[in-house]
Amino acid sequence: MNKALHLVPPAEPGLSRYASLAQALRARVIAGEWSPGSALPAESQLATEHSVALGTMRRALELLAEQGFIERIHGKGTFVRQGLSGATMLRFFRFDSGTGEVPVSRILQRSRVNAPAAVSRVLGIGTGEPVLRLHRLRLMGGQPRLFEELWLPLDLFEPLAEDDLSTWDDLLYPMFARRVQVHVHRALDDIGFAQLSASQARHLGLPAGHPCAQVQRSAYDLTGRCVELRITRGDAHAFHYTVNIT
Amino acid sequence: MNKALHLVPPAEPGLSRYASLAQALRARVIAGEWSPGSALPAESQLATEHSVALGTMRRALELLAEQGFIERIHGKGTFVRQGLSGATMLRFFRFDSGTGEVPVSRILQRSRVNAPAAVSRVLGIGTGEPVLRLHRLRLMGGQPRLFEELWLPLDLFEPLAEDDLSTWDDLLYPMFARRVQVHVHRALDDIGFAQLSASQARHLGLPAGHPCAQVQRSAYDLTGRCVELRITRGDAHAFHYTVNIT
DNA sequence: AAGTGGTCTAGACCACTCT
DNA sequence: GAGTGGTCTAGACCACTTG
Repeated sequence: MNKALHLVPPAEPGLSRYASLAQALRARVIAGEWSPGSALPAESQLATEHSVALGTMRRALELLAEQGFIERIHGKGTFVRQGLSGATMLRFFRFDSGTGEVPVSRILQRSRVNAPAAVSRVLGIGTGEPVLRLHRLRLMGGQPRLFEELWLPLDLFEPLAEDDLSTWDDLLYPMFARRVQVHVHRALDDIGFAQLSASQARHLGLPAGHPCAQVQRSAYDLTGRCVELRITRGDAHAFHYTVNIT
Repeated sequence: MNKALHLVPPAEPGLSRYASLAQALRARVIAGEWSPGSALPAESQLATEHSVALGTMRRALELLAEQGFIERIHGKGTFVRQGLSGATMLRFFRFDSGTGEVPVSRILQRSRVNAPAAVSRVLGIGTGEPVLRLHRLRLMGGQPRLFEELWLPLDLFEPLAEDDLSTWDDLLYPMFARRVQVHVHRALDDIGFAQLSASQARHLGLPAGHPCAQVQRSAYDLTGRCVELRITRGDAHAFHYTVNIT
């Protein structure tokens, strides 16, 4: 690849040099020039490639690191960030059963459906486009605790539509990365309050109409595409969350 | 004041020079050498005072800015941060009535009491120490929406214990800063769901036992002292909050 | 020992704010 | 125009990781 391609950074008007450098590098990452988990060239090499001072390239890389695109490890290198790790729904709930324990997952239902309007709007696909719909129960200490509905755009998740469910992992995101190369990079969790429908309540062993906390998550990959819509419900009395205000 | 006092930064073992500089500056801020809202010396002056390169001092100041201790304004200077601005409880609730509107406040009760154990533990004072307890109703569009209980350590808030309540502002934090020089710098909001007691429900015009969202806030000043404990309750169905996960 | 990112320096120049 | 923080450079040296 021609190293002289990336020159004279301030292409963008009104942007500092390091900011447009960061933008250029982000584009190279999104284009897949380096895949998640792999290393970028050393900062010194990137600096000469883009013919800027080392310090300027460092600022650009620091910016990308702040934004969660890359990860810098002293002595090892600079890496394209892997998918989210700490995205567990347990951040929102506190159950008596053992702490830190990963909830066991049981897929109750898997089907191809045409996306309802609300779902397709969030996923950014056409109404009626095919999606994979999952119903999933999560148990801790043998007790059913969370009930989840997921919608996944079928064009990305086709290989997971028909395979053996017993091979599925309790944690979905690492499996998504391994099986269909979908890396969840960012997520928005919308928290609200509702009451359990009869069928939801049955799965959780609670009475219908029981108060529940409801988390609607939309998850995005590196390119900003929405790759998952998930609604998680659990007993409202087990909900807790701490917000740090500064 | 002797400018030669602040020398040879790496006092702390295992800390980088800019990190210990930041620590030293933080100490000077907490000690009240510069009060909230006022300007620090120019970075060039601070650099020579502490006999480090300009770039090193900049890193230290950037660190303090990230942590919310100071605020840097291009062309104007570096300032000790004023109290929190966007700490409104409305971030947690969505009512039909006008958006952006500041809720009207009505103090229902004000009394000096001896802190119960749970309160004194959060406030970091001795059990039974005197505190100011407030009950406060917040209305939007004429409708009562939020019911709050507050506990304030009396040693800081004495002037607010007996004055004319009609002079109170709808927003407490700016008033705290103006009247008793208490600047809220940081807060922790603990969110949960519960049910309204009979008296809480009466104030909100809801039936007893109605589900409510409950926010327990502990607020801290620059020195890290807890200066307020507040519990806010509102209709659970009006609760919503969005968490960004990266 | 070689290669990586992290710290620190010294100095030039730019962009913004106020008077 | 004077004073502030923001950008950029060029180069030395340090600290961590791996073979």
